[in-house]
Amino acid sequence: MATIIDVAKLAGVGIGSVSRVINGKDSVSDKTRLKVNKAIKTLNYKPNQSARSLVSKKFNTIGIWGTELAGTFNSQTLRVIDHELITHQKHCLVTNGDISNSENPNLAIDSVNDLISKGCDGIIFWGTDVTHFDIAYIEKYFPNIVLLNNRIEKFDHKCFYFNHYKAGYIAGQYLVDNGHKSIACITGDFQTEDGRKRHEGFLDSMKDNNITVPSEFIIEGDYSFIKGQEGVMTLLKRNLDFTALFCGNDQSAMSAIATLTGNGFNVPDDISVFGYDDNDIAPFTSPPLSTIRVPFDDMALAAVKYLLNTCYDLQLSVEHNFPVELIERKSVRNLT
Amino acid sequence: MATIIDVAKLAGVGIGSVSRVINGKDSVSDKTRLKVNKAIKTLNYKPNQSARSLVSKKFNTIGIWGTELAGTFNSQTLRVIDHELITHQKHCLVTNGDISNSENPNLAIDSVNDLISKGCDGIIFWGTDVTHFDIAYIEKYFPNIVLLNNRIEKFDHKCFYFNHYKAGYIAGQYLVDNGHKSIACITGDFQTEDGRKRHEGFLDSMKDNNITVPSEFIIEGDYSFIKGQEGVMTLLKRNLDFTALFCGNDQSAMSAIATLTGNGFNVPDDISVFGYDDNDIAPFTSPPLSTIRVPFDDMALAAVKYLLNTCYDLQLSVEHNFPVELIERKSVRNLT
DNA sequence: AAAAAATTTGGAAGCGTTACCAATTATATA
DNA sequence: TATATAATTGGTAACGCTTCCAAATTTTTT
Repeated sequence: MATIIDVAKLAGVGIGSVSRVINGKDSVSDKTRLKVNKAIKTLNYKPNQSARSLVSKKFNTIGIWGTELAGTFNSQTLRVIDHELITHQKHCLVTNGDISNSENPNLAIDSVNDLISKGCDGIIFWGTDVTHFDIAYIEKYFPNIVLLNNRIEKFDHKCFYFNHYKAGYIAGQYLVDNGHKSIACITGDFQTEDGRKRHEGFLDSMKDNNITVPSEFIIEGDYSFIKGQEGVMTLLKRNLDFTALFCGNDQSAMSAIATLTGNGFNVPDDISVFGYDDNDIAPFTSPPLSTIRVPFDDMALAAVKYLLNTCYDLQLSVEHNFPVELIERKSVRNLT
Repeated sequence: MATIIDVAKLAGVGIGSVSRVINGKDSVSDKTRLKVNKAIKTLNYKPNQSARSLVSKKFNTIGIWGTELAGTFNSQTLRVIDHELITHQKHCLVTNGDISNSENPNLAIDSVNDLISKGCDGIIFWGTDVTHFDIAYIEKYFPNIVLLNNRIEKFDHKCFYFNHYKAGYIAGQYLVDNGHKSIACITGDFQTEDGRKRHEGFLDSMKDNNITVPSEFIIEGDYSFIKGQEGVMTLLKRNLDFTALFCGNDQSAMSAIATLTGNGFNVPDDISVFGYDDNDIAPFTSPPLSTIRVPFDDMALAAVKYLLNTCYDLQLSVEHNFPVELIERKSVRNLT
């Protein structure tokens, strides 16, 4: 690999001039610039980023930490993030931060430290797998962080999240408005905060409408296809009388619909189904799924932009408000 | 940030000793190791990776280049890759290599060069968005590459791909074996090589069974949900008489099933549907989808391992053979 | 044409690490 | 105990770059 010295020699100039041409901020005469650029091309010279980072203390890289990479949206979201980074000539270092497969309680922090020392100017913490405690600890020595789909009061301005409570409430209210009084749930994952929040919101909407939801109507899910299927089978076996089913996400809603249909129930005539997320898949279930739109991409974009601003002194405009939107399709029957 | 010098001072040893402790390969006395480790902890010292890379010329990072990040499997596959990398203390630098949004014909190569100069020891090229020509060009000066789900004869050993032709053939033969003679298609994306290959294989199986597939039975798709829906609507409007539908992937199969069902057709009693990929979603369509399993994860794992071996002189065992497997569920009716 | 000011230039210092070598210390052998 | 051998140690050079400063060159002003 050619170095800056090779370029300088070939161009017949000093290394300072080459550096100036590369970085294009100090003044260089046209004559020199031409010579240098020619030499760069001839040698196929690429500046060594390690050397650059060593002296500039900038890595031009943003780390993404999150165990949620396995979800459905996430590759799309990752694409959004990467695209924004590329636009600003930055890179994207990814890690799942496997916090699961070990008894080491510091694994989360360790893997973050790993990411930092590998060379990130900032980190996006994606999802709620990292504890508030850990974040507070990390933030002290590495403040360039942003939380995506997670909320920690203390760092509210660094958090880009969706009001899952409100969304859950709106979903419940919508079902009630359509005349449903007996509603079952296959919830999201209660291990995750947003899973709990949307369920809380839903329950509060029921309460405010004087509807009680017996505990046997509630199946704790985990956002998977399989739980949608299993959940429906369990509900069916319990022989309960419900007219609507609220699912913790669109995937479980999709398999719930398929399972209901497969068991002779018509959706929405016999049972209405309501989803959550507004996945790719939502318009293509049969019937098309009514759901809550969660603007993951918008949130991700805002999070990256915020981080770019803080890491590289940019002035990108950053959205901080992500409204709840209900998408009405055909999976909920109006009983009134 | 503390440096190795700070650690050496605090521990009262030379920087050489600190380096030896960190890297743990040369011999250090227990006494020294203890002192150094204590100092490291006290100062919360993390070795600067840029400095390390600068001298060692290793980055401990593998780049992933591919515009396929938006697909369905891909986040799961990415997770597999990342997990294997973490196991070997390596990192994962991702880029979509946005080759689309510009008139610059060298954008692909540019973005790869970017990845290289940012500091990758090797690169995984994911998908077929990069041309054979570009690969040959890149391989010359950066040989540590691997192709995932792509095949270039010249670099066959560096390619980890699936026999889509054979899989397409087997799918077609399976439908014929079940008594189907009139088969429609919503193909994969003909822009992608694997999309073309699986269709070729399918057509050849028809030919070998003396079945002709009229061109109006074939809808060119693009792996999307929407094309599954649109494709079925088009076929229905054409009023064709087909007993089975072969879809280019499970997503389009899923929405095809939903659309057929929504239009009063029973799957598989009226029309059988066969998918491709064996997605998460496949077992949860209604009826569960019969399909071809594409072992993306196995392929990805093998590709990473191969790259780890070449980049870091490891001896991981690498699979190179990925058999075609037909997954029989309930979406194909036996007409015989 | 000379002096002053502005522009451009070359190259040394320093970033934090590893690799190496010579020097020191500890251990084994005679 | 003296010597040979092995283990451990400290510190310098080198990695390739940017930043800086003083020197050289060009341009402007007088």
